[in-house]
Amino acid sequence: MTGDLFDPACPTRQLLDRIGDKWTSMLIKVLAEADPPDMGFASLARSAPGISHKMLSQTLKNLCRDGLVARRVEATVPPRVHYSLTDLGRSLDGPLSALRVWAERHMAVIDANRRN
Amino acid sequence: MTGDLFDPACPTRQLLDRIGDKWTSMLIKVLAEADPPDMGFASLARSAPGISHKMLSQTLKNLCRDGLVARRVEATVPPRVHYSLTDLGRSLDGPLSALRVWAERHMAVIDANRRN
DNA sequence: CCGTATCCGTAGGGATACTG
DNA sequence: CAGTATCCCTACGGATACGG
Repeated sequence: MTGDLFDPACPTRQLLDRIGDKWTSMLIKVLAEADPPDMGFASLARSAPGISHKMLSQTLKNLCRDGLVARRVEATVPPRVHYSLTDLGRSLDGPLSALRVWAERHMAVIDANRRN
Repeated sequence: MTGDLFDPACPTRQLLDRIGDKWTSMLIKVLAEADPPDMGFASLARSAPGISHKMLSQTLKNLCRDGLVARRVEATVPPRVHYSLTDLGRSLDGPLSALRVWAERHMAVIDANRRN
């Protein structure tokens, strides 16, 4: 019992590994603020300027697999696909917002520090 | 005025770019929970199992540059160096804690989803 | 004891082009 | 419109070895 405090399975690290990539948090934010709460693929692409087709697809796939986003296909021609946050996804937006507030308040200082 | 909502300079994205790497959030947590609030290099290394010498040094350097961590050198032989969170760094631990709580509560579900 | 430099593998992510 | 496959390039990060 050496008390090896740091689980390799630290949940926080796992979470940041999951949402810390280039686009995930951005898409969660977009979806959290979407009204109506459903968004199509193209619509998401427009809301996340700079994202590539590939990364949008890949990021959404991961979010769906993790249960943070729900996917609903409308069987029309051409097909429309709707993405929306699940309850789990919405619950994550809370803590993320806290981080956003912090970021909006302090990132300027950090950037200034960094540039010196 | 097309209303291009998504700043390429979205603060949240910048923040996650900064703390979303492999070790930063872990070190912030370690330092936030340190008592006394100063930790030496070796002590930090022990608290973050698996971290390489190089990454510890690099991550600390970035944290110092960003103004989240303060570095104090004790001019002894051999020299001891103390790292501690600045006020800014401590203020970040709040929002990070919120994320930690969420992670501890929900990561298991996400992992289960993911493995299906 | 503290930190940095080098070397190198791997994975994240962009451009592009192609299918249903 | 929605999504996938390929190619390629860079940056993150580990091992190791060396300097204050």
